[in-house]
Amino acid sequence: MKCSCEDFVPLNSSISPVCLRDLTIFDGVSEEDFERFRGIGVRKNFREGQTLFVQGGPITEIFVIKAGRIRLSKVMKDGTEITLDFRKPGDLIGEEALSRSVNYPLTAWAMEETVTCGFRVRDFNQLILDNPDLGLKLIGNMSQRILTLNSRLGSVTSGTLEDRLFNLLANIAGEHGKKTPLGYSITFPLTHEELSCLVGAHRVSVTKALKRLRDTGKIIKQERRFIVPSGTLPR
Amino acid sequence: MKCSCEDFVPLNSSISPVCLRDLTIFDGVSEEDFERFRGIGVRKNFREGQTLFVQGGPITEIFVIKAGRIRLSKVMKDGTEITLDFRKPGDLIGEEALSRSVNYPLTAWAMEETVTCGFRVRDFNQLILDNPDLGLKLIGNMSQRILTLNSRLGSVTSGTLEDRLFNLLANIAGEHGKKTPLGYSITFPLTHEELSCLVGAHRVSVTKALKRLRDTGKIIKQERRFIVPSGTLPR
DNA sequence: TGCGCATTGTAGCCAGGGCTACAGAATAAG
DNA sequence: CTTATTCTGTAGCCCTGGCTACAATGCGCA
Repeated sequence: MKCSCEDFVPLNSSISPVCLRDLTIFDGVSEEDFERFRGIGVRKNFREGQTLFVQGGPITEIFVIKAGRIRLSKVMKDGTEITLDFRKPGDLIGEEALSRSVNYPLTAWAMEETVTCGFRVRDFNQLILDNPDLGLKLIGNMSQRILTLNSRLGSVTSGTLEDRLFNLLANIAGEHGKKTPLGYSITFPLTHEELSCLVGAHRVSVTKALKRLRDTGKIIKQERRFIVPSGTLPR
Repeated sequence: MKCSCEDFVPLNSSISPVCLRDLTIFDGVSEEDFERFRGIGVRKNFREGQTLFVQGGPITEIFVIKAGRIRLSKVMKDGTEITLDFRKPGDLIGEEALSRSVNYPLTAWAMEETVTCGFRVRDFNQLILDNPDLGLKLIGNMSQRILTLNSRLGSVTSGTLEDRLFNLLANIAGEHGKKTPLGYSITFPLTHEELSCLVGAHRVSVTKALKRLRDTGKIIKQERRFIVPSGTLPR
């Protein structure tokens, strides 16, 4: 059966096309139901730096990422903007649409050329009503995310900055990295500024801790990308 | 229509009985489906200090809290045990059952006499398959929790310990507190030790910060319970 | 009613890391 | 290629909060 991926991602594109069909949340969904799903989804492209939606804006859509990379950020009460998380192909963006919220509580940025499948909230809901096992998949997916968040929450404040930073990078490398001869390489650049948000520390302190990590060989930096050597990965 | 709550919670009990029927996740579920739901749930009582399940144990059940209070804790790699969160009547416990996990990643403690409705994972899944809008409710509920976790994550490390501590207490008071003449009172005792985990700080530092909060009147302590005066609540 | 354990409170030392300031690299823009 | 801007690296000051140690209070239980 032909998939619509070729329509979505131009063949000469540098972004790796991911077929919706291959996303784990669609495992076991019947061909027929999948077709319906595709029918109501609207393909959208975003260039680097564009926003899928902005914090405070009215919630209208929920997205499935097909290709690219998304950064979630939030402006805190004190006015500073912090990076909360990154999302990759196969992840859902804008789940908040499914709770009672009426405004997006954060902003979603395309970090690179990104292709998504957007659904109007009502359509998405209807889809799940018609397709309970899809809902079940989603629930599993979300409880996984809750798990991750919980353990991140547990580790943000324990241990030294150096350790936290290393763990963060190792986690990102695990989720967003690709294997290279040297180790797992994070496919997008991360500024010290961003790392400082994620790890809850000052930018300068991050620079220092990072230097130590590089000196001890636990982290490698090459062409603005971080590499976590397989040997240094915990456990 | 008569509800089974009276059967679950003895009338002379000090714990406030919550009818399953009243839980938000059951809004809009038909009487008939609700009956089926009740049919497959198994009521369980826990005394203070008992565990619903322990970290590392095989996942068998998922719980809906009817009455009481649950503390979630986790043993970190370095061996220290930290408190992650508290749950109240109406919340789900053991959602991890719904992801791919096979072992509970944390331990759930009854902080007081607690009544739950337990479901075997398979039954719960089947229930959702038969009852898509229940699944939708759950998805909403979980995305709400993801939101909360995200914003907690954002604020754990920003601001002074004193601020973080106050915010934490205000949040707990909002979620688990009951209104009193003095303000919102947290219905269960919290040791400085526990607070220190939640806020990511040293026990002694918490004691000091707490003293300052009391001196400035932002927090009141009475009979081992914290009270957040309505006047000092943020926003 | 007295013993023992858990929780809370105080003190003091000192290091991690917050903060400012500036200089050099590296990218982007023109 | 030049200029502007953003990112990275270093230095130094100083304060928050980590850590140890011990005292005081409170609570449960025999």
